[in-house]
Amino acid sequence: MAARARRRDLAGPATEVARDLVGWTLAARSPQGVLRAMIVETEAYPPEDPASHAFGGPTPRNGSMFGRPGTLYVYVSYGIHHCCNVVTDRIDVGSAVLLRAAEPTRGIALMRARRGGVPDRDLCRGPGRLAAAFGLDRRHDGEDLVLGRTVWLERGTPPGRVVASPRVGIRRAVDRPWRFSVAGSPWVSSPRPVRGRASTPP
DNA sequence: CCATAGATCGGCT
DNA sequence: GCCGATCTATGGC
Repeated sequence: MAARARRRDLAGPATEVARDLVGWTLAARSPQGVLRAMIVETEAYPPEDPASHAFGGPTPRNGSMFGRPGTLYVYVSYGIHHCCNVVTDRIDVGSAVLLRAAEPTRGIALMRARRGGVPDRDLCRGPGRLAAAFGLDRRHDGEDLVLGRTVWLERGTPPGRVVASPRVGIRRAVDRPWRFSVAGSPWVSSPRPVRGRASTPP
C-alpha cells in the first residue's frame, strides 16, 4: 500500500524536499496503534539560511540536523512545544524541512485524546500541535525516518496545488518564500499563504 | 473575527 | 538578560 520514503527521496536541497514532502504522509507507531497524517504544510531551512538553527554550526541541541538525510530533528520551542524536522542533505551540511501541519487520516481517536478535545481541524495544524498529536519529543531526536519502525514517512501526492509563501514566525530572511502548503486546505496553519507569490491559487 | 499575555526552556543565530 | 521555526486562554469588536 503506502510506499515508504527512500533515502534518495529525502536527499537534496531543503527547498526542493520541502515542496516534495507536501502530500506525503507522516506515520508513527504507538502501543495504542498507528497514526497517520498527510503533510499539508512545510518550511525549508537550507544551511546558508540565517534563520536556521544550523546556521552557527553543530551544537548539542541541533546535532541531528547534521546527520544523514532522513534523520528526524526534534527541538523544544518556547520551552513548551516540540517541532519536527526532516534532515534533507548530506552529513555535516545542516539542512532540514520543518513539518508545520498535516491532515489526520489514521489514529484520529488517539490524536483527539492527546490533544485534549480541540476541534479536529486543529489536531495537527501547527508544528507544536503536530508533534503533540504524534507524541514526538526530544526522545525521538535523531531517529532515522527511512529505517525507523516507530516514526517514518510514506510517499504521496498533494491533493491540490502547492503554493509557496513567506515562512511563519521568523524575523530573519522573511523575504524567502520557503513555506510550502496545499492551496486552500483547511488543515494548513494560519496565517494562510498570500496569493500570487510563487504559484497560482485555485 | 483580532489582539494580547503567559507559559517555560535553551542558546546567544 | 533577552528572545525565539509556538500554543492556549481570555477579552474586545
